[in-house]
Parts: sequence; C-alpha cells; structure tokens
Amino acid sequence: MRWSTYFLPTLKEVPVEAQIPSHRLMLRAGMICLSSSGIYTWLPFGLRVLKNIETIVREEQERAGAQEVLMPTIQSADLWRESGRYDDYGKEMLRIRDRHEREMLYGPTNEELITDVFRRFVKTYRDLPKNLYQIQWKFRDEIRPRFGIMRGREFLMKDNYSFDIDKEGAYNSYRKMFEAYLRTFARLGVVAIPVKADSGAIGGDMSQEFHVLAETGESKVFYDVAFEELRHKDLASLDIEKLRNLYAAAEEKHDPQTCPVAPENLKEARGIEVGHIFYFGTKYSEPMKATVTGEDGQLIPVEMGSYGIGVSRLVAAIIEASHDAAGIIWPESVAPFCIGLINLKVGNPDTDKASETLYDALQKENVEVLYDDRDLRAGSKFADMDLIGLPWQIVVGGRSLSMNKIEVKCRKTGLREDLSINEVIKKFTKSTISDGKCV
RNA sequence: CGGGGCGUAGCGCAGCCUGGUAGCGCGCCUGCUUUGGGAGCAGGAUGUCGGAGGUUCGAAUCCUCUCGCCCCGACCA
Repeated sequence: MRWSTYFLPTLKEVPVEAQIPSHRLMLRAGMICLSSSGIYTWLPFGLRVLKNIETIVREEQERAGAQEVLMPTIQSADLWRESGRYDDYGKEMLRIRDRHEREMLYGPTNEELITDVFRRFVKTYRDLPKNLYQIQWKFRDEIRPRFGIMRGREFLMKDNYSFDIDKEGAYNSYRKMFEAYLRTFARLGVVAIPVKADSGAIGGDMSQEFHVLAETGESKVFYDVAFEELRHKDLASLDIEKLRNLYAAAEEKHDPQTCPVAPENLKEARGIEVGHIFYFGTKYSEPMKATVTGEDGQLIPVEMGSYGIGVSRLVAAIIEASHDAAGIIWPESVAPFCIGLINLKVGNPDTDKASETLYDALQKENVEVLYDDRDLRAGSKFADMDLIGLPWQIVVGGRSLSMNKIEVKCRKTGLREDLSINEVIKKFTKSTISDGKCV
C-alpha cells in the first residue's frame, strides 16, 4: 500500500477527549473516529487490526472444534421473555420497536438465540456435544461509555456456546475453551491471566475471566508469578495442565488468608478483561425447553456453557500493553502491515529507485508493506511511522544509500542495521509465512 | 442517573468576568530556500463562535431552553 493514496489520517496533536494511551493512539494513528458516544467508525488502518485479531480468534475456535454461525444483531423480545431476562437485563439493553409495534432489541449477548437454534434441530444425545460460535457486533447501552473502543457501547465480540449431555461433558467443553483461549491470547502477543471471577448477570458456578495486564486496567487481579512465563513461551510449550492449576483471582475473590500462593510469589496488577468463559448448566435450556432424549429415553435439558472474547476491546488492550512514548508497538501477529518502508527523499532518482525495487520485491513475496511515498520531511515521516507502530521500518535515505545500504529498524527494540537491498529482501522473505505476516 | 467540566477555523487553544462585530499555534494553499527525527522566509484561504429563543442600539460575551462531548461514582466483554 502506498501511503500517498492510503486513507490514514494521523494526528500530530493529542485529542483532548482521550484520556488513556490506547484511546489517544487509536485516534492519532487514524484507526477509529467517534460517531456518537461509545460508537465508532473503524477506518482502514484500524480495521486491518480488527480483522487480524478476528482471524486468529476464528482459527483457534475452529481448531478447538467450534463451528461458526452468524446470528442477527436484532432479536425479538419474545425469546428473552422465555428465559426471563427481558425484565432482568435493565437499561443496558437497547430496546426498539418495529413498524408493527413489536418489541425488539439489539442483542447484548446471544444465549437465547443460540438456545432457540439448538432446540429446533437437536433432539437426541447422539448429536452431542455441539459448540457453535460467532463473531458479531453487540450493543450494550453503558451508563458511561469511556476509553474509546475499550468501553464502547457497540463492540465486536466472539461468543460461543457449548451443549453437552451431562456435567462431565460440559466441563470437558469448558476445558477445551480454556486451552483455546490461552492459545488465542498467546498468538495475539499478549499475556492474559485466567482469573476466577463472578459470573455476573449471566449466572453459573464455573467461571474465569482472562485479563490482559496493563496499568490502565479496570480491575485489580492477584496471580501466581509463574504466569509471567507465558510471556516467554512459544505456543507449543504451553503447559495447559500446569496453567490450569495456577492461582489467579479477581480482587473480590481474593482472600489473603486462604491464598495458596506464598506472598513472595504472589503478584498484584491491573487487568483489562478481554475474555470470559463460564459454565451455566441448564439455566437457559430448562426454561427454554432445550432438551434431548437420553440413552434411557428420558428428556434431559442440555448442559451449556458460554465463552466470550472482546475482539474490538482487544485492539485497545493490545495497545495498552504494547506502546511507548512515540506510539504503538504492534505484535507482529496483529500488525496492520508488517513493514513500513520510508522513502526519505521522494523525487530523488536514487532513493525512488531503491524504494520501488524494495516495494515491488516484498509485495511479490506477499509481505504486507506500507510504503511511505509521501513528499514530506524526514522528521514527519519518522514520527508518523513510529506512531503507527509497524514492527519493522525500512529507511531509504541518502545517508546510507550512498554506501549502498538500507537501514532496517525494529520498532520494538529500536535496533538498527544497515543491509544491502538484497539482504533486506532476503531478511523479510525468509521469515515470512503465507498470509503476509512476519514471524 | 447524581456530581463536575467543555463546545470559538481541519486539530489544539485564547477571547467571555467588565457586551462594540473574532484571534494565536499547528495544519492547509502559492512561491523561494531547505532536506535523516514533526524546517525557514514571504504571501494566502478558512468561522452561520454547537443549536433555538430572549435582553440590548449592539451578543462569542448576559439570561432561558436545548443538543453533543469529556471527567468522577454505581454497572459491564
């Protein structure tokens, strides 16, 4: 992509309304713009990140055996009356009427809908277990939206629902999701700690929240220091069993008296909730009559669990966990582009030629490159590139080019090296996988 | 919903108290000079002062209403 033609409106000055780093940086990096309170338009650069996260979440859901569906955003109030939640949910639920004065709502979550889908088709224990997921926009009419996308009213969420014949099956589904979540967050480049938590309005007795550690997190969490190894482990070496048994708890659930972790191994931090998994048994299947015939011929309400990942919130959470004074530092797995190619002297035949050669070669190799071909001063281009946080910067300028070298800078470490054009191409094509992400 | 704050050029702000017909920085346009970390000089464009009503000879400024946004609290992926 050539920056000169790309819709990427960066801001030099910090917008006043934004208080936390992710909100400021998302506005300054031209990722989102406010439409109305808690509701945002995703601009091209931000949308690329959102899509990248979505892809990883989707891949890990499929790997764990869940199947994708897409349910409507607008739902009928009748279904919610069946579960009893139409009256319970309160003002967070956006209620609307259609032209026939029928009561509708914009879904804040989808247990009722999925239970309805399930009960229509599944009648026997032989068809269990099932696990269905979707990635869909939700709306919760928060009393006070804040922190940009972090706490918006409209948000993109992956939600899935497991159906099992008995409690043991349900726990098994739960465990699979636990593992899928650890894998998902690890791939997204963040450390997410699974903490015991209240299951809130949705109900149930087995429930964990996944929190990305960041100073601006909304809740306080306590956890075993061993979780910090997550940061340094690759996927293959994740020891799920060990992680499942480590201690972590939200502030409300943490009791220093009974905590099994020695004080010197107990860490305290703030976290951003990006995922929530819980088992809730027959809370919906019973009132909504989602039953199957068991081996003995009796009707049994199915055992359910539900599992959420805040996809749009993750964009902000990742930035909270990965930025510096100059801007965003994208983990490579979610970066909107792998490389930012800066031509410092647009119009100069030598830098133009070298830049175009690199741009073409990398594109041919399927590496995602944002080529800054704008005719601006060096300082602005460096500042913009640091702000938008692409993992690698390739700088083509007179200084190094006079020695037939190109400068390559790692955004995260700040380390630079001078390479020949061919070495640059080799460096990035060798480490590239098919979808254009650097490894 | 309760408490506080703010809406003036694309962005960040001053002007408001004490009414006299709108300004600064950045950005934008033109030209020249500059060219590896948000350039310099010269010239230029841009505002129904959030909206409606009122007071007044005269309102960005005073009064009333209204809309929007932000912050603190209870609530939440």
